[in-house]
Amino acid sequence: MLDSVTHSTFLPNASFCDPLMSWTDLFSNEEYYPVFEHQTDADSSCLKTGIKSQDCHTHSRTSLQSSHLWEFVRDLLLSPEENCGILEWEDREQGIFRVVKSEALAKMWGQRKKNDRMTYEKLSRALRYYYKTGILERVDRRLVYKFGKNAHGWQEDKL
DNA sequence: GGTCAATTTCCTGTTT
DNA sequence: GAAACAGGAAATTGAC
Repeated sequence: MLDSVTHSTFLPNASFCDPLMSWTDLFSNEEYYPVFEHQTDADSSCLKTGIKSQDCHTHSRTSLQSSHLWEFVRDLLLSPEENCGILEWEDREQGIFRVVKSEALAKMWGQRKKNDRMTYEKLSRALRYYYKTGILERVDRRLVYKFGKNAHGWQEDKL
């Protein structure tokens, strides 16, 4: 079932969605971050993903390696090529997004944290804690979340 | 070693 | 009935 995480059904982009490479491998593999090693390359990478260089640098080598869950989610949303359809914007301007593949997201986060016992239930509990801190806001729809006033770096015009 | 923040884990109950 | 949500409580983990 969770094969979808590592197999081609939702991994259309071969470069980031290699079915033979786990997400842990992917995230720890230097070859997948060469563009972040140098500023110019970082800039060109950021242009490709619509991320301005300054913010991109704050995310240098943190794209999908962010220490915090909400940053991980944000970076996933900002990187369609790594996203593989797990998350999608519902309303980009308002920061509303939807979890399309909850199990895949949990698996991805679990591999990121080297925790193969991660589930969407646990991940969503962590997301709910963000309501208290204003990083996320409640949306009364299933699998839909919204970035709050204390979340940063997700807005297109403020990147 | 202590403290703290950020989860993680487990749980019960509710809603869709 | 399954999946997801809500939130309390305690445990764990990593950074400082």
